[in-house]
Amino acid sequence: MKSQVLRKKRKSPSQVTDEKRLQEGQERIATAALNLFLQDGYHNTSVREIAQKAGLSVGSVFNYFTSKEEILFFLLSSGQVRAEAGFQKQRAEFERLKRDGASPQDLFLRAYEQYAALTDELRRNTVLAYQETKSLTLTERKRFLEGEERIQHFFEDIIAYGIAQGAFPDGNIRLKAHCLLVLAQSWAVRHWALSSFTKLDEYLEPLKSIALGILESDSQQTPALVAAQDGKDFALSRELTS
Amino acid sequence: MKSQVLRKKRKSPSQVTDEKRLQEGQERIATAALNLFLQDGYHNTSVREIAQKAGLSVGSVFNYFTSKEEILFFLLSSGQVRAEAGFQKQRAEFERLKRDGASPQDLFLRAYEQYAALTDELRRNTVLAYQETKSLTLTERKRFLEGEERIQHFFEDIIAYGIAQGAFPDGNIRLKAHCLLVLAQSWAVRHWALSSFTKLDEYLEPLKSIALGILESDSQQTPALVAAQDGKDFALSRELTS
DNA sequence: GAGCTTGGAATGAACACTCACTCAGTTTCT
DNA sequence: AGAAACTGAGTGAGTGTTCATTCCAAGCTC
Repeated sequence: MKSQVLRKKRKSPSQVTDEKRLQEGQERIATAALNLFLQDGYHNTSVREIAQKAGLSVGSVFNYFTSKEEILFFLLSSGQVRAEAGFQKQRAEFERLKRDGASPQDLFLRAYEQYAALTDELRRNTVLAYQETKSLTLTERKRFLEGEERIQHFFEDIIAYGIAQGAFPDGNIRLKAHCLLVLAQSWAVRHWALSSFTKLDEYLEPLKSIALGILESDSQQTPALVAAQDGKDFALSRELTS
Repeated sequence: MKSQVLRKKRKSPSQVTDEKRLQEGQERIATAALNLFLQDGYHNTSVREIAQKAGLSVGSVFNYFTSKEEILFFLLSSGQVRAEAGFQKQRAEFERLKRDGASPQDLFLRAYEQYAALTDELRRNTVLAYQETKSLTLTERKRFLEGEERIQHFFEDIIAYGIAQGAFPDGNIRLKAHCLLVLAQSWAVRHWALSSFTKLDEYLEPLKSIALGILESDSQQTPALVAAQDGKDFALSRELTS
């Protein structure tokens, strides 16, 4: 097991100081790394390759990032940063819409579409996140998952509001938010299975009604509603839940 | 990039010959490796650790596998073999149930529960597959995805049957099957977000009604069903779908 | 403008280390 | 005894990271 060294505090031997240049360089290195990480995986990609692809020398890479791992974290969290920024903007907007009496469904759809669009735009980052989260150190992984949790919380709040307004049945807020997130992210993660949908909208349009169906589904009612036409089926149902 | 050495043809310097002993040894090493791979990741796990955990020396490991990568193959493919087998069994069973007039909902729930149970049982393999597919060769990766496609087809057939029976509205078969699979797999893949559900049943029970809701959702009807109490909301809805 | 100074940025050889894999020798089994 | 199986120090390729050195453009003096 690799010893979990505590990260050095950016000794800065020759760190890039110009903020604009730093950001541009990080972006350039990160996009080069994203391609390679997706192609060969994080561990099979060397810093030398990243440097070459970005048109830099090995040493320069470490003027922009303190470690290879920081590049990965940069890629993973950049999606979250974008998402949270968008949510923050929406949050203020929602207060206004609520006062104007917008329906919870509309509120949700607005948020969901925005999130889906973001997932589409950062599709590659999302895939990378699913694959390489464990390549992060414990603390960084924790930080990343906390970001995911915050995003989920955003949707939980919307659901809770809808319940309070009587638009959705009560219960299972956490589960429903989870399902909604997973279905949105699956556009990126399981994109190979959705080849028949060439554009996000084709996927999103029917997904929206499915999503609303999830929000309006009442899982309090027993799922045994389904069956039992005769003894055979009933036996089957019992077998199912054993 | 690590040089893609062409694999040596099992030089067999001291290979284990006894078939039974070989299989047992492989099983023992593989399970030890699975634990470590999931805990620390494939690349952060050394063969030394695997050997130690399996109660062998480093050299002995290479009497049972020709390479570390072969251990990974072994783990991923064994999961698929299990899945495919359980699957085949269900297919035959369904023909019988259809003849006995079981409701499409019951058919689906039966398949879904079994699939969820399998996902739960092979959770560790599934997660490993999601994470380490990149460490496989192209052909093996392809084979894995083909297996996934076959599973999705299985559910598409069930949905089509339900539609034919008039139990579900027509349309979006592929999308719905995709959603159902994703939600089931998320139990394994996004398990960290479901910590409040300690056991599969707690997750599966409410999920079943959600799943039925998906099957019965009709996405042909415009998602504008939602809103429009007044002009303001209508404007919002239009903005949403633009 | 020519020459000099300055310091941020780029460089890549060198370092310290890890790892998968080998093989000559030892132990265990029959 | 002889085959089968196990052993673990050794090997060499490959790694992330460092840092003494080089580069270069802008600023300064004359």
